[in-house]
Amino acid sequence: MNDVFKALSDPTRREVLRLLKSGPRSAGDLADAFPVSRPTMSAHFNVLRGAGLVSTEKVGKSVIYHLNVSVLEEALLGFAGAFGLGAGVPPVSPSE
Amino acid sequence: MNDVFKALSDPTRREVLRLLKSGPRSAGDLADAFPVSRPTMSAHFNVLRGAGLVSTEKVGKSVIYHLNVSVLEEALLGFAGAFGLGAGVPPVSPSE
DNA sequence: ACATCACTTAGATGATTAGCTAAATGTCTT
DNA sequence: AAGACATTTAGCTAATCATCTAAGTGATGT
Repeated sequence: MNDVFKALSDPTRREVLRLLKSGPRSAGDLADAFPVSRPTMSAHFNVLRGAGLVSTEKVGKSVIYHLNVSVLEEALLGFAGAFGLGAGVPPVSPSE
Repeated sequence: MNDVFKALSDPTRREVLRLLKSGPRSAGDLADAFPVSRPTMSAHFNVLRGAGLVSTEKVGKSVIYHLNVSVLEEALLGFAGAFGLGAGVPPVSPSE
């Protein structure tokens, strides 16, 4: 879960996730949306994959990236839930 | 908002927030809960304050840290909401 | 006034990170 | 087999980061 927050700490990576929200995309397609080199984007993809936030599928010459919403949900809402935020499992009630 | 995610990327800082959830605490009191030096903790506090996640109040010799839940909520649920997670404002419906 | 306590700032160090170019890998097409 | 294409790996650099010790600041108590 630390890996997830580490991955989310970079704006480029958060934006990649947002792009992936609308559906799977190839590495090159994703890379075109950012003003950095492809190798740099590849490194970002590695971080996202390491955190389990995306999965890959090889199709011909391309590598297709898929968003793993469940991992994002578990980390984000899990943490938020500990603060009584969102729809997470309610923590210890304040009066206890 | 980038500052918030940057702040959340460190486990020590996330734990500080969790400790603060039960109520305000002094810097030293918080520092005692971690195996690092006070100056290091002070640096972590600075990051949290810079992100707006905590506020300080000086009481005598002590500095009391307060959690700013609203900032955490806005960043966390705002981002999660963009993915249709949690109780955030629903994004574009999937069928559109 | 002086010592003490609580905390922060200064300054240094080693590790990690995001970025680059160049080269390697793997897949398709001809 | 050769070339083109998509992506990753290798190797480098500059910047940022977490950590430390030592010194500074500011409030309290004697």
